Amino acid sequence: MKPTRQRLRLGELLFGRGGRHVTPDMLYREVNEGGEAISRGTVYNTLHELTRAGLVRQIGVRGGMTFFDTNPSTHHHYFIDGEDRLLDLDGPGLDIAAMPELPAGYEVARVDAIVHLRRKRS
Amino acid sequence: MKPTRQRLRLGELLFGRGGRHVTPDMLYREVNEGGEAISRGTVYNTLHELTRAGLVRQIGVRGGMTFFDTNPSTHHHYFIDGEDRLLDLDGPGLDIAAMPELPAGYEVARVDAIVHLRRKRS
DNA sequence: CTGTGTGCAAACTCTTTGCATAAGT
DNA sequence: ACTTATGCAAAGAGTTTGCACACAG
Repeated sequence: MKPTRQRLRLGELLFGRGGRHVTPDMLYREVNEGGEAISRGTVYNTLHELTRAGLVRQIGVRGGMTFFDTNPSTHHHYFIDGEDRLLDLDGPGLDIAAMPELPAGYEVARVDAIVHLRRKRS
Repeated sequence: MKPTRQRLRLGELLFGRGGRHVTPDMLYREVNEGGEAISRGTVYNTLHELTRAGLVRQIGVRGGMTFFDTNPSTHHHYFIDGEDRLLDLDGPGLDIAAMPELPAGYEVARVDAIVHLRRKRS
């Protein structure tokens, strides 16, 4: 994987300042505000390559939105319905006990949990 | 919500024979095999209306696939990576303990957990 | 006749792919 | 040169929306 101009720029945005949760579109807009022109296709391809390399994690949210999380370690998320924001839910607190009867011949690859939040009605 | 021909047909496919997990596209193909022609748009609109009515539940899977589950009660899912199949994970076994520090002003709307499975390497 | 609700075609957005170009050996 | 990898334009899916039509009151 070669360190091209496009990848350096995207890497900078993704990893330059702590953990982030971006959609491909957010990243595309952001990169093109800085004057550098990078096509949507390249943004997608790069995100998928980073995913394959294990540097980034893809998260599916109800409704078909796709986020990429720059923190690939095991943790879960909050999602704020209506604001389209994804937050890390770290620390303990969300415990997932062992699974019951897995279908035969299969093993667990990963557990993704998303806690949907809504603004409290007051 | 009027019981039109289109809705009756879709309802029959969705609820006629136990719980199902369908993508809009699956449902569209299925309905059009039976000779009845229903447009994609109508399939989407109907699924969203059923979701709003609480009869069906939308589930987001990593990678942007969207499933609709005809069982709207609280339960979680297995997803088989590479086969694009979504299965109910019912019974006890997956326990989610109380959340830590929710962001202030928000409350939990729902918890969606997806256990990703892969075929065991033998 | 009027108002409300429906289904679909067309528009739009999101994502993937094929290919011309570039970089490395 | 030849091979492998890259970025992007264009194609392809997937999803939403605006509007003509239908039905009920």
